[in-house]
Amino acid sequence: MRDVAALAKVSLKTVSRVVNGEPGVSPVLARRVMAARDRLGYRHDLTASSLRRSDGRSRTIGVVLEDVANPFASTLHRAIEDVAVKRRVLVLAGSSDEDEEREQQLVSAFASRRVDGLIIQPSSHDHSYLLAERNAGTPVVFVDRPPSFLDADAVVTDNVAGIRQAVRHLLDHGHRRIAYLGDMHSIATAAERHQGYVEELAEHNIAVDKHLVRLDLRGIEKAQAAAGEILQGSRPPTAVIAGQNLITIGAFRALRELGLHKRVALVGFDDFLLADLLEPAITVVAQDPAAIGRTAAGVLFRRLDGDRSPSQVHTVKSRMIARGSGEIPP
Amino acid sequence: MRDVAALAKVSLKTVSRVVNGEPGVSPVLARRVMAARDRLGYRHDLTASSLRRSDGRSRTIGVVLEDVANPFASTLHRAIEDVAVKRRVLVLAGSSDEDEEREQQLVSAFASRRVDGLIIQPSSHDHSYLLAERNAGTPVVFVDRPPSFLDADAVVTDNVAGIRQAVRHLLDHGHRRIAYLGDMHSIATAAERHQGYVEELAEHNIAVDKHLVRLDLRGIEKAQAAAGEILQGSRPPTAVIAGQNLITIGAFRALRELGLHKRVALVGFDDFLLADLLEPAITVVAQDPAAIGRTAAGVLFRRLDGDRSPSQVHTVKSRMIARGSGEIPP
DNA sequence: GCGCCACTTGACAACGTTGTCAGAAGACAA
DNA sequence: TTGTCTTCTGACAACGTTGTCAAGTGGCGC
Repeated sequence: MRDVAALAKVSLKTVSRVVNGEPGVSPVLARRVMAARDRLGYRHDLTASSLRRSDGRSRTIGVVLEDVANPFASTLHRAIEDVAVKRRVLVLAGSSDEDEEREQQLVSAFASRRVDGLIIQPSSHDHSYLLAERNAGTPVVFVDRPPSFLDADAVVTDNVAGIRQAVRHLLDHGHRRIAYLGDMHSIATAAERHQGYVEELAEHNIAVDKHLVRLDLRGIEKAQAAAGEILQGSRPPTAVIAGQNLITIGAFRALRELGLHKRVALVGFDDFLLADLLEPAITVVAQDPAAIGRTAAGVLFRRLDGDRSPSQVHTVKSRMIARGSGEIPP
Repeated sequence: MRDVAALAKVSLKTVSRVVNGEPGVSPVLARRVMAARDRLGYRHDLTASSLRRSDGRSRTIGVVLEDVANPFASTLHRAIEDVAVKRRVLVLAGSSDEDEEREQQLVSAFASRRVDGLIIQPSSHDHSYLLAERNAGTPVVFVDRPPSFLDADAVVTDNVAGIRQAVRHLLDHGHRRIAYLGDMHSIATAAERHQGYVEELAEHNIAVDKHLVRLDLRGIEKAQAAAGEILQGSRPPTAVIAGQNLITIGAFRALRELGLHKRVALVGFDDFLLADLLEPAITVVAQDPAAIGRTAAGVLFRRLDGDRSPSQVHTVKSRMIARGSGEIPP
């Protein structure tokens, strides 16, 4: 910047004004500055700028995801990015791998870089460690799962309603023995989904058969094994509900393995690529990660614009997509 | 920091020393400083630090991907992140959407934030605009596709060898009429893959039948339409090679639609989730995006560590995975 | 000629940090 | 005692910017 000023024979401040497009610079000088800038290949330093500026904004937000390579998370990421670019804000992303410590390390690394805001798909169960950020004026928005021990905005799927819809769908098709395969019960969303299953059955006066419920399944293999056991049990189900993406795939694998994929109904929670190309195509309750991401980013930027209203949990609707596997009769 | 210094009754510099774990601070003062830091909730400002530090490192790298939500790109992203976290470096990621202008804007936004290095999955055809960054000492590594008009490191899949392997596989199974569906020919990798097809056929003295080749296909629908036309042509192929992910899915959809999925062989380039669950399971030439990302990040950090050796193109091997669709006889 | 105003321009300090260097304090040997 | 050496500590300037404010210039009306 000094060099540009020297070459254009103006003061530093004038270069600053031109670079920032501030008014009140005569066209002659502005042109001289721009020529000098181009000749020297000068690049404005946003970090120094934000250090000095009164608002202190870094034009960067931090996003903590379970895994940036996971389809749900990366769709979230993309939706957030799309909202951010419009405001010339960049996204720092990191993967927590469902690990509390890693989540905190990421938040801390983001905070050191003075991000303007945080969007977190939480893994931990106590978010009070974020109080420091909130007190420092950094808005925090939770996605996919709500915060605990912290008052903050959140954007989540209507898990209970989604699963209840799936249960009702199967009941409507005549099923009474409906199995449920769920993710780690320690994850809030997984617990909610399981609750939806219990609630809807209760409403129809159907007792939950313990042998048809398996929780704490992590990953395709475990789900496949659990589904296999249930299907080969003494009183097997006529339909299966899978509480998560990978569990659906595991359940489908088990059904295929036993040659039951065209005789036992399957409804999965959370859509996945190619679900429509399997045989039968898989009926799912689809979440809308793009909408979640968009909403979360919207909330975050509204907070950055000064919105001080009480924090709120925004719910994004899930949608049932009937493709075949869920319409198999008992 | 001033407040911490005041509370601990030491100078700013001593706080700095403690915060950075520098030696030469008496245990008594160090403890006082740490207590004051914790009491005041002080957070070190890495941006101010890197502004002042002699190396000027921001401990942040920029990654330009085609789309952070695309499975290939997000796997790259994750692999890069895994290498970066070990060095306490964060990743700024952005999506170019295969748009040259967007790519340049992202690079410019990264440069303004003074990233230490760049990893780019390029869309543009002239990377000379990156000369400024390179001259500023910012290392640049290209992934998936090599740079043009710029001397820089690159990490790519062995596209030609991969497709040749696929062609040979089909020839070995007795096919002679092999169709080829390719992506935008303007993309360097797509051109290479097509070249592999032509080369391998030539080596076996088989003339390329123009009617069996379709290029410039973008997305599932276009591929599906093109595959449909070829399969319904007067002299249809007995096997199809798809030069990319979505094209494979499109081709599979067309085969299914025409009831040919168990009679016409299909080999795709680039693996995808659930390819093994389709009927028939899809034979693919799998790329290794995680290896590409790891390698690229490795090269970048070596450059940051001072490696001044001539830039190099690193090739990551692709691997054929026979699953059924590619082993259908003519 | 004078006063007033609008418009440009630049000097200076400051943002939060660290590199440099010099000074203070204590240990030890002669 | 003195000198020398080591260890610890802090004053100060600087990193690349921008907010504040004062000063310079020229136009206009009286």
